[in-house]
Amino acid sequence: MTRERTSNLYQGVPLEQRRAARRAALIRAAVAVYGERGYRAATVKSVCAAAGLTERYFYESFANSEALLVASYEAVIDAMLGEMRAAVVGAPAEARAPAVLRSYYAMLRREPEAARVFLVEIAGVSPAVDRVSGAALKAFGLLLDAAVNGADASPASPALLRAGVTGGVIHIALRWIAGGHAEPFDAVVEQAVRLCGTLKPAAT
Amino acid sequence: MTRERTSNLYQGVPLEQRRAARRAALIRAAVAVYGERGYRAATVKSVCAAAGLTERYFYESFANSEALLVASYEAVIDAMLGEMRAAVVGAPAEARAPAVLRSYYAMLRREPEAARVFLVEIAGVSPAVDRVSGAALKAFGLLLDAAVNGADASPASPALLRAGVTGGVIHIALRWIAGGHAEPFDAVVEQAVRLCGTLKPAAT
DNA sequence: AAATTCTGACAACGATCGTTGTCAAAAGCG
DNA sequence: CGCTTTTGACAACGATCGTTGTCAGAATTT
Repeated sequence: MTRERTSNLYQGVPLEQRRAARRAALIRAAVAVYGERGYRAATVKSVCAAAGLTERYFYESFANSEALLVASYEAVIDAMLGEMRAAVVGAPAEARAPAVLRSYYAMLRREPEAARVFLVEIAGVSPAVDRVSGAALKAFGLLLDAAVNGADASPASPALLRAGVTGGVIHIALRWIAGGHAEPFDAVVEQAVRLCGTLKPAAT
Repeated sequence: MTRERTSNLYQGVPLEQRRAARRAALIRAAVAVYGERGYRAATVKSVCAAAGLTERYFYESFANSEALLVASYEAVIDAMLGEMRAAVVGAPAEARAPAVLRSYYAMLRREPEAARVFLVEIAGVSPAVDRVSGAALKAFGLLLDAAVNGADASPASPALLRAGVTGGVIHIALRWIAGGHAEPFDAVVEQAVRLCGTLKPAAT
């Protein structure tokens, strides 16, 4: 009988927590590296280096390179959707559309590189990523619809139109960013609000 | 003195024409391979094989792999813009927006895989490609504006809004394709027309 | 017919990268 | 203190791919 270890502690921290911390560090590093060098130029080694960890811990938390991309994407999108939902509930009913869009473009302005990566480079990378980003787009569209039409009869607009408006809002952001944020913030929001007006039920 | 060749003919075809034919074959093959396997999975060798040529002729016509992508993209976009412009001039002034959109979605339905590649996978591949696709987006936006507002005072809509509507039209296509063309063609066009209505000058 | 060019198949090089494996030192536990 | 686990640095493997180079045979011209 050799002596067995009974606790998980290392430097006072249990195993599970250490793993979670490393995982979070890798995701944080991935977002940073993707933003700096672009997703395609980001390697597993470079992300590990940026996280101050080694490949060993990469494969402890992620099955492969793609899994990290998906996890990073979900982390970013969840944070963004959360902030936007907060903006919606924090605004009077008649000013909700501008409120969400303000919140959205403010976040993108805050971190333009990360925005570019997760709005553009993500697309078409792999079927798994496409699934996740498709779901995110859908959630974004529903949020916009709710902001414009109220959260009651939730999807008050046809799905295709919602997809169109959502894509439009994103493309406004992309052109804004591509132009180095030349246009004033309020003008960006204004055009996006106009676009989102299409979501109001047609006056048949 | 050794004997020198004075003509360029080979099998009755001059050199320049043979090279152009090979180049065209490579572009045609590239579009097909991109569509089948996706751009990222497409290798130089696979494109050459599909074209019935070898790497030797690849580097005769293109400096590198990226150059082929750009050339293919431009070929596809030029053809699409041409067809759409024809649709515009062939329609009565008040029905021009539906006419362009009809033409656009019809083309995408005709070749869904190629559409996916050049609408999605292209994005963020390289700065050079981004430049080209940015220009194509701009041209598409101007075409839509002209179809809605008439070709007189050309850009009757703000650039950001135009970018948004353009992106929206594309995203409608993407969702339509992702759903396997489930929605009827006319419904797709109808939603896109609604979206494009935003381009009409605001009734201030 | 002889010389030259064109063509196509394919090997080889070099670089990159994801993934796995090794190993020794540090840290914790009894 | 002995023993185990954890950690981190890094080598190595294997696969892929872009790009260049080789070479023999077919086509063409004089």
